[in-house]
Amino acid sequence: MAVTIRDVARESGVSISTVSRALASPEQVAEATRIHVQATAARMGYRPNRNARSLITGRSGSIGLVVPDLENPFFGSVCKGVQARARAAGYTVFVADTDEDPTVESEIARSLIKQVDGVILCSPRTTDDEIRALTTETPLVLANRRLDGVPSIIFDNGGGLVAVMRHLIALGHRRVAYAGGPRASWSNAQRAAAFRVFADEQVHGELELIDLGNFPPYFEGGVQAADLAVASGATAVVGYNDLVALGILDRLRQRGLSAPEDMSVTGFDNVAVSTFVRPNLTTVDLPRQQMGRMSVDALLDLVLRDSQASTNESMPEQAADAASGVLQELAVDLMVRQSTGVPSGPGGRGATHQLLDAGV
Amino acid sequence: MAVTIRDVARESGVSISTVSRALASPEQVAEATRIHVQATAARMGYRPNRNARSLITGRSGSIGLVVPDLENPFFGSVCKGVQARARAAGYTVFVADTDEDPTVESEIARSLIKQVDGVILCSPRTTDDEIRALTTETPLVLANRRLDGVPSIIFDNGGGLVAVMRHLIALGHRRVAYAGGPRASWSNAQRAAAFRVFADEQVHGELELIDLGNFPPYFEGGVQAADLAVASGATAVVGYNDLVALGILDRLRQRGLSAPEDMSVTGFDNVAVSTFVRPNLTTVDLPRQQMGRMSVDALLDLVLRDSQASTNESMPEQAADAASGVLQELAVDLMVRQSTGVPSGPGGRGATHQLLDAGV
DNA sequence: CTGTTAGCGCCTTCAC
DNA sequence: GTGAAGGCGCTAACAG
Repeated sequence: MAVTIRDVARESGVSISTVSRALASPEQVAEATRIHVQATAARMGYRPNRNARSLITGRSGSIGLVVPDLENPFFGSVCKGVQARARAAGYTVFVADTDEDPTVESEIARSLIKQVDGVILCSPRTTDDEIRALTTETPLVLANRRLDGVPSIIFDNGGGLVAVMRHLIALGHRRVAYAGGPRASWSNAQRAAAFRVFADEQVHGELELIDLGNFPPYFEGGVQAADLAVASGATAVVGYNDLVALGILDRLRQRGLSAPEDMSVTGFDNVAVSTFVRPNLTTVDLPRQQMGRMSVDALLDLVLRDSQASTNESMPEQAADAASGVLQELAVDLMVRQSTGVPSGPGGRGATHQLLDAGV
Repeated sequence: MAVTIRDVARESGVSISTVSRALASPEQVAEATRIHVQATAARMGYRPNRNARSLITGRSGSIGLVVPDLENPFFGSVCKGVQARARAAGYTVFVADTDEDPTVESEIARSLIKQVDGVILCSPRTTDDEIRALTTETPLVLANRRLDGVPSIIFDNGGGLVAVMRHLIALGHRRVAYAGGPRASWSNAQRAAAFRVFADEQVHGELELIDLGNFPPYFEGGVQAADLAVASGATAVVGYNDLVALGILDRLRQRGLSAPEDMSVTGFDNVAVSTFVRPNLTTVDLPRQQMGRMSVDALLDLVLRDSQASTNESMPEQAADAASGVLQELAVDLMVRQSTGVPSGPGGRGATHQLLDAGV
C-alpha cells in the first residue's frame, strides 16, 4: 500500500488534519510545522489520494474533453491546447473520441460527468437540446460551436470567409464557387451563411457566387467538388477546409488543369500539410490550440463560480455572465500562398475597385 | 446532489448492501430483488460514484496514456485506438502530452499514477532506467518501444525496412540512402540498425548503402536530407517517416528533379497525407490504432493479474509471463505507390537477380 | 494554530 | 439471500 496521510502524521509527530492543512492550505499552519510536515511528506514520497479528496470536496481535479475524431489533426491541436492549459492549472484531462457518432456523444459525455468537474464539447454533432440538457448536469463549455446561454469558444468563420472573398475579388475573380462541408457541421453552416450573405450583398455588382453543395470534409470530398467547380465555370473555388481544398487541387492537376492559373483554390484551418503540397495552399489560419486553452479557461471559470455560488449568493447575474464570457470569438488570419492568383481567362481585372468599395 | 446508493435503497425498500450487490455482483442476489433494484436504480438515474468505489477497491476504472505530441497524426491514431478499446472494456483514459520533453515525461506519468490503474507510455523519450523505475510503481506497458521485462508493443521496423530495400533492389537500385530520424528515437534506432545490417550482408554484392545522418522527423528534416541524398549519388532514398519523405519530394521538385525518375523516395507510417501529394508516396503502413488497442489489452492483462496476485499466489511464473505477452510485434505492410520506380540513370537493371537470391 | 470528531459514497466482511 | 456495521483516505467543521 502507498504511504497515506496517516503515515506522514505519525512520522512528523502531528495530527492528521495538520498534515492535511500543511499541504492543502499552507497559510493556516505555523511556518515551523508547515515546513517540517512538508519536508517529511516529500521525503516519504507522499501523494494524496485524489479519490479520497474528491469524495469530500466534490471536485475531482480533472476535466473531460469530447472530440469527434482524434485522428483528425484539427482535433489533435485543440486537444493539445486543452491538455497544456489544464495541466498548468493542476487539472488532468479525460479524452473521449466519439468517432463522429452523434448518438454516442452525449452518452460518453454523461459517463464522464461523474468523474470530472466539467466537460468541454468540441465540435459536437449532437442537437442543441441535448447540449442544453447536459448543461444542467455539469459545467460545460462548447468549442467550435455556439449555443446561446452556453459558454462558447468559436472562430470568426464569417470574417475568415470574407477575407478570402476580398482576396479573390482583389485578384480579379468574378465567378467564385464554394465547396461546402457536412450538412450537420456547425462551422460549415457559418461559412456557407457568410458566403450567401456575401452573395446577396453583391447582386448589384458583377460578382457571381456558386454554391456547389455539401461534401465529406476529406480529401475525397474535394476530388468530387473539383469537377463540379470546373463545370460551373468558376475561376476560383473556396473549400470548406484544407483537406477538401487539397482534394480539389489534386483533381485539377489530374485533369490537366493547374492552380492558380486555371483555378484559384482556398482552404480553411491551415493544417501543416497545406504547406507540403505544390502549390502551397492559400488558407485561413485557425488558432486551434488557443481554442483549446480558452475552453479550459472558460470551463474553470464556470467551475470556480459554481463552487463559490454556494458560499456567496450575492454575485450579480450580469457580472457572472460577463465573467463566464458566454461567447468568445477568436480572430482568424488569411494566409496567402501559391494556390490563388489572377484569373487567366477573359474578364480578368475590371470592376474590382467598385466591388471592394461596395462595403465588402 | 446526485442520487446515491442510499436513495436507491430507500426507494426500493432494501438495504444499501443489497443495492450494492445487485449492481456489482448480480449473481449474489435473488432474481426478484435484483430485477427490482436494478429497475429502480435505472429509473432514478443512479450512477455509482466512482471515487467512493475506487477508495475501497483500489481500482479507478481508468488508465493513463502518455504521448509526446498530440498534434502528430501518428499519436492521434494510437490515442484513438487506446481510447476505443479502453471504452469497450469499461475504462476511461487520461491523456497527457509531454510536448516531446523527456524531463516532464516521467513527471507526468508519476502524477497520473495515483489516479489510474495503469499507464501506457507511447514512444517515450526517457531512459530505460527511468521506465524501469516507473514499472515498480504502477502497471505499465510500452508502445512503440521495447524494454526487456516490460510488456512492449512494437512494429516490425526491421521487416518494414527490409521490404522497402527488396522493393528498391527489385526495381534496379544499387545506391540507396537512408535519411534518419532523431538520434533519441527508438524506432529510428531500429530502422537504422536494419539498414546497416542489410548493408553488411550486401558487401559482397554491388549494393551501396549510404547513411545520410539524423534529421528532425518533420517535413523540414526531409528538405534538408534531400540535398544530401542528391549529392550522394543515390538513386533512391529511404526516409525515416512520411513527413521526412514528403520534405524530400518537395525539395527534389524545387530543384527541378522529379520522382521517381531522378530519385525514388519512400516513407514510413502511411499517414493520410502520403496519398495527397503527387507522386503518391510509397511507404510502410504501420497499424497505429491496433498498437493502441493491443497496448490496452496488455495493460488490462497486467492489471488483472496484479489484482489476482493478492488472492492467488499459485500462478506459475512462466504462465504469467506468457499471458503478459511481454513483447508483441505488429506486422507492417509495404504500400507501393508512385514515388518509387526504375532508376533512369546508367546501371539500371543488372545483378538484381543475384542480389535478391543472396538471402535478402 | 492545532487536535478531535464526523462523515463523503460505497464495498465487504460478518452475522443472521 | 439479506442487513448491520466498519472503514477506505481524506477534509471540514468544531473545540481547545
